[in-house]
Amino acid sequence: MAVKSNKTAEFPRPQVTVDVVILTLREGALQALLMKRGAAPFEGQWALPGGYIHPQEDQNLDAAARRILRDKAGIETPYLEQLQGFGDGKRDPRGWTATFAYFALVAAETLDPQHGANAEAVAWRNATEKQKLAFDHAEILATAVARLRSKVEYTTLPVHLLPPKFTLPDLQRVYEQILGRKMDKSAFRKRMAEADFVEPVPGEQRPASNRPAQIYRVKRGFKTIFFDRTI
Amino acid sequence: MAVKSNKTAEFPRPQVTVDVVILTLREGALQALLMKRGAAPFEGQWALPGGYIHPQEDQNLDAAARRILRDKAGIETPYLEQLQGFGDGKRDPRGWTATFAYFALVAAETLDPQHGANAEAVAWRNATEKQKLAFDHAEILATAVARLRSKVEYTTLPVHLLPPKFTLPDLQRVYEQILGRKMDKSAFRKRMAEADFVEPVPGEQRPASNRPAQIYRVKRGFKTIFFDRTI
DNA sequence: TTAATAGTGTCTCTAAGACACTATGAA
DNA sequence: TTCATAGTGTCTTAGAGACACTATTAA
Repeated sequence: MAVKSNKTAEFPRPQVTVDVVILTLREGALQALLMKRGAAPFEGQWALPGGYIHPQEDQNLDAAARRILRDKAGIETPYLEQLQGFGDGKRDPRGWTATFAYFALVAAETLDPQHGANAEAVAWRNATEKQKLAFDHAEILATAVARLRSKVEYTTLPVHLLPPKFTLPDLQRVYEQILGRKMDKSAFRKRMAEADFVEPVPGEQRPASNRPAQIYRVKRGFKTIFFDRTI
Repeated sequence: MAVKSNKTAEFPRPQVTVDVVILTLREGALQALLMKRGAAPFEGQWALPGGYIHPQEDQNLDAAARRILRDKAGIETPYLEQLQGFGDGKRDPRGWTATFAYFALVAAETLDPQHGANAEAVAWRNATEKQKLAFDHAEILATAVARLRSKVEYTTLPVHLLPPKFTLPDLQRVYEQILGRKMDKSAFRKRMAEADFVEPVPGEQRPASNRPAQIYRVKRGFKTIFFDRTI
């Protein structure tokens, strides 16, 4: 907040938007939901779902992000966290703009991008390989992937990429796919048990042509758990 | 970025600002630089230094934060990182506003708040006790302190609260003051040695009425180091 | 009985914490 | 010589990783 509020009022104020990186695990890869732009600038190019803040409708920034998630992708209650602000004079050819970028995690099984507003212009695209996107959205996407990878190392975030019921081998596979390396089963299960954020669903198992796996769910009141790091 | 760019143009766009939490360690406590507001709203109340983005002057958000740091507090090269965005319809009585909040760490010894623009309206205040500030600045300040505390647990951030030359006992005291607990000297020094981000200044020691301490400085090319945390 | 994956137990090794020890300068 | 703090060495213990083992189902 400026102490003197109108000193610079003669200059155009930057436009500000909210953009959301929606990540999921599909076909064994991390994918992001992108939309094809229908208007200039960057008409026809792929971009992150986003939009302006609606002051009469959005209570706060988080609410604006949730509205965008709902309107553009038909997603109601994903994991959502603020990623980072991006702003400069070059990202939009129309002038200085800024955006509050969010990132959301959803289970591929629980959603259908076709339910969004303009269905044909929505697609899942691989999130980890470099690609050209409108504005600075490639950079925002890369930042989101980096943030996820970093947090996966020491949090329970990956459960949000699974449906409500899952097995421990499922969960381990999610960690392994995001981090791109194998993990020891025994050590993994010890840490999950210690973190104490999932519980077996009594009597439910996943049948298979081998030993069936116990089905788990996230405990009630669960919040993301951070594992120990020491200074 | 909205696909349709002018659909909501009839509604007032939120004003957006950049605010900076400047933290230092003075008198054994974590303190924040605050400014007394000279105009409505919240005239006469204390607030974080901040201001509007100057599109012709600021290359990007970080540059805007650095300009505010320079103009309001006379600080040139502190540690600076983006904290979080805050925005809603209630924080400013004039309507929906949003801010990109930053936090900066500076060594108390290397700066004098009197060098800022309006000196008499600038003061260091304890950052950890609750206080009433203009807008939602108390919440922003609390968020910055929480972020610092959390990062201190597993990074080398605290060096930025010391002058360029310091001793290892100095550094340990910074960690202890922020975290509010004693640390084991031997373990602390082992970790600092392992992180390998400081080096002794050859031949320089801090004289005292006891064994003098070796003086250290941060290594060239140093970037914040994260200690291990495992999933 | 076999194949395949779920799930557990055990051993080793590293690293953190506790704590005792030595080092060094001023008074 | 004493005091105070700097700086190092050693022991114990907890936890991570490696890896071998057992369990359970369908075919």
